[in-house]
Amino acid sequence: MIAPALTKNQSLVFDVLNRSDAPMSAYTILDRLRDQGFRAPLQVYRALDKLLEFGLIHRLESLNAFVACSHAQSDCCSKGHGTVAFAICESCGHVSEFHDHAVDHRLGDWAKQKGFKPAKTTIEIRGLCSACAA
Amino acid sequence: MIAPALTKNQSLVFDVLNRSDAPMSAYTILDRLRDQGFRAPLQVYRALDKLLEFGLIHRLESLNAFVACSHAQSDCCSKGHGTVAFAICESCGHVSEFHDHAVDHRLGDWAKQKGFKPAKTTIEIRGLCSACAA
DNA sequence: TGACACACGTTATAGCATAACGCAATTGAT
DNA sequence: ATCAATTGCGTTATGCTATAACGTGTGTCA
Repeated sequence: MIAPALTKNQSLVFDVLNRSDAPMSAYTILDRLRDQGFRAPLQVYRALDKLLEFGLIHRLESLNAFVACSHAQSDCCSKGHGTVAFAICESCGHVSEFHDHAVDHRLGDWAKQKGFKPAKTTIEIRGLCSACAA
Repeated sequence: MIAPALTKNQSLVFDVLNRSDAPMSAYTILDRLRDQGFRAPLQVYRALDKLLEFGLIHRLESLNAFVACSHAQSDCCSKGHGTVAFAICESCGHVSEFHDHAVDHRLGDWAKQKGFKPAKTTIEIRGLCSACAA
């Protein structure tokens, strides 16, 4: 998925996520953008849908929240590698995004063996980051 | 987590999930139990919380829905093994629950290396099951 | 220029989850 | 025995998450 130039709303939403060091819910984003003229959830959700499509952000299923993709453009969004995993600190909210070929491959093998056709894979580890666990 | 005898509400909710061949949302469960006297979402959510605690059911984060644990009691609920993964068919709704030590181990290694203390890990593959992909 | 695609704005509604109150039953220590 | 603590239950109200359905404007391009 090649990302065309972002529209105004898409840019605003992306910037808010990019500046945040923790995941944000759609409604939190909405509140953050009231001053720029946002009034309704759909304005946020529509932008989020596109940003997800472009691979610029991720949705964290276990939080119903969104984060900017932490990979450099060259790594992630133009090349589009496999499944990404997230480690989510339940204390400070920090999210680490990483990719593990072995895990990816292993899950792919399972799917192949079962005849299952994967469309999207979610891997989220919730716990305490090193700083918070100390 | 040793499961004590289930209360009436817990049994009702568990039975509904057990008989279903697809995940169910809390509100769907509620509707299914109106005839048995259920009136409010909390009655369902409280039962679900306990069943999750006992390891008798799982929550599918990407669906906001619940399924009965498909492992035999002796496998899953009394011994309490590691992380479970789910393959969710987006066509028929069927869910396959499986465990993969290699994946588990690999994610554990990542965590250890990063000093991250995992509490709960979610792995969900959405796609098409063999029957629906054919 | 007219059909199409797409972004946008608005209102309303649907779907998921919990807070806060009070009551009843159980347990267990004193 | 009895009091305190715990647990489950029922109810009302509320909050958070997400989408349906409608209409508008704008740009593309055959």
